[in-house]
Amino acid sequence: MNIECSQCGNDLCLIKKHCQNKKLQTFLAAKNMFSCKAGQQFILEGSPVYGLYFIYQGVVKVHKNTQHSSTQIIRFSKAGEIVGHRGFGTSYVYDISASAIENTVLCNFSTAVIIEMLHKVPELMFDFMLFYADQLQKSEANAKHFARMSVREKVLSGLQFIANKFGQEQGFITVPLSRKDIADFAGISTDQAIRVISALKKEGILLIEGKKIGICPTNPTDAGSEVVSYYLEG
DNA sequence: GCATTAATTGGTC
DNA sequence: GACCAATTAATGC
Repeated sequence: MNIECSQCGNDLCLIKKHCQNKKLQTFLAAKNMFSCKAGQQFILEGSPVYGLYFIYQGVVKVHKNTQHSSTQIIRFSKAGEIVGHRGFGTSYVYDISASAIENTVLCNFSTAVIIEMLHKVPELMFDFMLFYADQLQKSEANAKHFARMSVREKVLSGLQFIANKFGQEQGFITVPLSRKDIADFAGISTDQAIRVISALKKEGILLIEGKKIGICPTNPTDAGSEVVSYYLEG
């Protein structure tokens, strides 16, 4: 499978944004595309860096293994976004892992190709710089706000963030997240996440149908809205 | 339909 | 709030 960047519909993608640039043409041919089934891991923490990944289609989670066999989900990424950028440039190994949540198609460029691209195309370099600055700010905001929250607030704000990023259809979040994913994202145990979620369901704040979770729009809550608005305003 | 995995609940520290 | 065990639901083959 190989799709031309000019045919790609992801306007968020930085490569796509500049794909008409003549100086970029030769590099676009060096793109590797591959698909990844749901649950499959494509970046392993500690493995050698092999460039950057751009999500063509699907949803991905970026996570890090902590000491006691538990996992912390750093962030979720969707089509058009970049994965693996923290291993780019200075380090030889990735300090994070990444797995597909649903069936995903990825575009990969090797580190060498990306570096040459950035040197030859200053416009692309500038957009990359903005991207990195933005990521840094978000991760700082995240750490600062999440640390002081109660478990209940972590779950709610986490779900609100996810719902805001991926959207809801028929009242349910469009990404097939497991309870464990939610727990790992909120930084709490799976047990806790399940208890809080079922409590919120009884209160009518959440909609639950099997594994699907939705935030009930008729019951807006201000818990966690601070973080969500922080993300929104960027 | 069976086997494996995830979700849930209750109990203990 | 963390950890463990037991039951039940969901999912893949």
